Amino acid sequence: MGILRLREGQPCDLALSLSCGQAFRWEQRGEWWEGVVESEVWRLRQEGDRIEYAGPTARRVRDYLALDLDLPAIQAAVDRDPVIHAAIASCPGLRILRQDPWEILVSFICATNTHIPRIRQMIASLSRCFGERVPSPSGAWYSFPSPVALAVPCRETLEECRLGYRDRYIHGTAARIAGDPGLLPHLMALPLEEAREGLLSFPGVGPKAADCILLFGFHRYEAFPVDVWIRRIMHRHYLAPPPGMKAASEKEDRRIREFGREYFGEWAGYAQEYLFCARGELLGDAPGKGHRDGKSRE
DNA sequence: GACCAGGAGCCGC
DNA sequence: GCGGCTCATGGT
Repeated sequence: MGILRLREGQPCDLALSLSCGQAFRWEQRGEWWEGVVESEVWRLRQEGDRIEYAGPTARRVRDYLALDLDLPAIQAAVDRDPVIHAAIASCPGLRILRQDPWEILVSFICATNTHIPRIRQMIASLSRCFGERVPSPSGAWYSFPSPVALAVPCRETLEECRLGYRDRYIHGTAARIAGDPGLLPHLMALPLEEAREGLLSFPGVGPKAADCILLFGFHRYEAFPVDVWIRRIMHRHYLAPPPGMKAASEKEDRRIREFGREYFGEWAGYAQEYLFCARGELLGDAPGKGHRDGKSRE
């Protein structure tokens, strides 16, 4: 339990950062945010430049929120045009969290072809079924399950988590890491493209998931994940889809990713995250939470 | 009740 | 290597 103060000129929007779709285990209860980080229940709340915490140490909170990074400098580095400028302006305190690679790997295998609320459900369900109970004054929490716990002998036992076709991918990936615990740390130490290739070798991990894992789990900020929203935003504001080419294809997504990295530079992942979080307004929807695309073409 | 979602694997050409 | 199809599921 304690309070830390944000340094002058170093903003952090706790609620936005925890809820924008990079982490899936945080729940808002009153003015507190509660979640499990590395088998510990954390409670956080923010009031202006004060962040109150219960559970972790101040050092852990600062690391998780990446408060050591100079956010205004990062924003300045990617602020190259009016579009990204508006995106930054609409979520100025957004920070990319430093999360556990294993949890992120599983989370973004779950994230294929579904909505963010469903990802949250799947992760909660996996934790409840296969994690360990963590005592907390505010009710039952469960740790995120280990690779060994998810490499259960028969994957049919995963079915109760309602992962759909993803259960065999989770099972296969968990079995591989359970059998080689040094694999993720090894991949993290590799150059970006080699780490990416390594991630692509896991079942259920394709180009988009690999980039999300690099960005959110490996803390590689030049990764530029391309999902349906980023594809639409980039097509509308940055590079028109080539005539005759299908707007949604792996080849086209690769073109977008390479453009994004080149254009935004070493902090391209941050730029991607601002664009993603501002997707509603960038795609011309009513400002706020709605993300309906209103039949807009990609 | 369609349509869509922070896609990926597989198969045929 | 590229295009098309299929894959469970639930939110909107």
